[in-house]
Amino acid sequence: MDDRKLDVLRAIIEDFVATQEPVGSKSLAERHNLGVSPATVRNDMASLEEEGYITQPHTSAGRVPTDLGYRLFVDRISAVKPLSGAERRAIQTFLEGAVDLDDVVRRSVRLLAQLTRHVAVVQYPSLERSAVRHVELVALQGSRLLLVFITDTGRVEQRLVDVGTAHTADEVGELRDVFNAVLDGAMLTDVPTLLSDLPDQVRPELRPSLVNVIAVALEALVDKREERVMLAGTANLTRAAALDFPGTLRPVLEALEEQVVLLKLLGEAHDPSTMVVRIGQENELEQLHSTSVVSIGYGSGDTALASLGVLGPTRMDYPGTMTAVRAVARYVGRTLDVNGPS
Amino acid sequence: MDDRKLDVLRAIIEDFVATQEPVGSKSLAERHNLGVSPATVRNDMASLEEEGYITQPHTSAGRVPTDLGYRLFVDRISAVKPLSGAERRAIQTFLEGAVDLDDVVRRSVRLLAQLTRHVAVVQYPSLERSAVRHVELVALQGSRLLLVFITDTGRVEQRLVDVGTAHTADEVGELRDVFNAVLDGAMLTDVPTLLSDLPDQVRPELRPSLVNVIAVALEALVDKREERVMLAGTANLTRAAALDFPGTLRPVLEALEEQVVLLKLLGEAHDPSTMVVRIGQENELEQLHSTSVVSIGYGSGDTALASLGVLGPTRMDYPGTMTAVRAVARYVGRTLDVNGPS
DNA sequence: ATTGGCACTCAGGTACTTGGAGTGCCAATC
DNA sequence: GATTGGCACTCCAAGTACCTGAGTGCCAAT
Repeated sequence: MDDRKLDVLRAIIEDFVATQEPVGSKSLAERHNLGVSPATVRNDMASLEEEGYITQPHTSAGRVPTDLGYRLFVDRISAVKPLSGAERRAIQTFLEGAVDLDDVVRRSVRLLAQLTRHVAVVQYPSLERSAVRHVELVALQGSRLLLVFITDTGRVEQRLVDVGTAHTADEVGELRDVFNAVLDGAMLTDVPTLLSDLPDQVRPELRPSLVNVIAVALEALVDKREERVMLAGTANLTRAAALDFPGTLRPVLEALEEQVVLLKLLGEAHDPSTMVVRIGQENELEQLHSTSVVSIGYGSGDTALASLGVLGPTRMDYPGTMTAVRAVARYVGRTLDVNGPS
Repeated sequence: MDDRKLDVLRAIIEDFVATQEPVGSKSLAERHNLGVSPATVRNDMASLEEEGYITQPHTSAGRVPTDLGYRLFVDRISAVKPLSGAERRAIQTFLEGAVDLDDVVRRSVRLLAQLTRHVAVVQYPSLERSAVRHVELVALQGSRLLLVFITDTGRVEQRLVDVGTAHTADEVGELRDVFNAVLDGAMLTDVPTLLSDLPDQVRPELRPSLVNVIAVALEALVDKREERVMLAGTANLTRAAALDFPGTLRPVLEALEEQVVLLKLLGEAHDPSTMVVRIGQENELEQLHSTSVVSIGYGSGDTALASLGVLGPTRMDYPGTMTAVRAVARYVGRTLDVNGPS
């Protein structure tokens, strides 16, 4: 592929992203000093169009990048945009103030929305990749117990269990100790296996209750495979809604209301070094065919705990968005490392 | 105020809510059998307009209700719409499946959004009105402790504390017991007072750590006066956006992103028997001048734990919305009663 | 108090015109 | 062979003009 043709494509994308208007050969040749005449640019454009990278909304209009054009741009043309020192510091100080996991997630998602001016999505650290820090069992009224899991990433999951018979505080303590002895430090994925032998280890009188608790614990863990996510910046969708979202942004908003969709958007928590960019039609959901998603994993060290990313119109500033997403992911990972309970 | 004039106002509101179009005297006289001629209706309309209950978008257009008109409608005219048995059952079964507090809130907010087709907002049971069910103190690595509050409404709040020195499990247990002895069953509002004398009750060696923990506990409680809310159904705003939201729905979406705003929307948790309807300009925030808010408190028994409600265009079906909100609040209260840990 | 009649208003639709940005193609040039 | 200027062509968008019809206010009659 001709070098200049790539330059032309880049120029088209840059201009289109900035102005939101189809860009013509003349203004293009003027604004970017390509050193060639509009006619030459026209030739290149015709060629680019034939190859499917750009298109015309109608005859005698300028060109607009296609999804394929953006793809090429992201893969081969765009330069990485460095973060300004001020931004860097802003990120850091903003995240530093977090007091607990919820707060970290809340702050990150807002930060990301603000930096990119798109919709931000942050997944809570995955339970699957977390280890048990502590299991708590609290006696409530009557025969009810409250089971609390605390993970090394700071997540807390609780469940009610009605065990049928009331227990003394000592008995509950006994159960708690059994749980902790077996589970402390274990990966959550291993919990089911570890729990299976548990009933043998307590006095027969306690076994029925223990079995109940175990059942609920397992159910809770399976349930919560459904991971949690947090969203911010939906208002950003309206920034240029009419132009970017042909019909309306209704379908997009609807999609964003579904946790499941959000999780799919972020995809599997990929390792923090590779960024995933899904452009327009590349998204599975039809409702999101006019949006792009930029996502990346985050975590302490190099294993991903979960993912975060943003969603915006296909016509977005990819280099800028990508650096912002990468930077936030890195800082979140670091924050969890320092701040997390482990 | 003339009886027929009220009838006319009701008719105008009903028609306008249904069609979204200014309603004229002729179609009005036809569709609702008022028993009078269009001319008479016109006279009434002129009078209603003079009094500020309706207005014309422009000369020679039909009439549109003003905020004041809706207000009168809500206060004096509208009949309570009963819930269908099917709806009733749907609500019940939908809420019954909830496994924990988060789940109850999530389900309620979705349900409310679905029933009313507006944006739903549900506040978590207020900490201020909750009592301490249990306090947990868990030793983590090094000198760190994890402080967990469990309330009788099922909320769990956790905080990290670095106490400076490492403690043995026994020592941590001792601290935990002290906390529970004093706080168990106490209202959260009383906690600060109760904690003030605490340091005297433990061995001198533990006092510095205890002071640290207390400081964090207090801070957390003050912090979390900032209550939590959950949102759903923003996509509903787009239903008739162009007509209902003159500029765009941007400002509305922005407002909804602010927790503080949401909390203000719901207002103080008012008792479950009175519903608050704030129409258009009656809302404090200018960004919400073209929306109405319908909210009510919910709780087990007759004290309100928190509030829930919906936000929609001023042009909404008030009677329907109000019954839905009231019904959901009632069922949520009941669900928490049965399902809650207390 | 209610009604029919009547002149008046004005938003929204349709039809037509025009200007200009942009294109494709071709012949001339380097 | 790539690049360029010239030129005819296309077509959207904006502007103008016009018309229609729903709706009004007012007045005189019932």
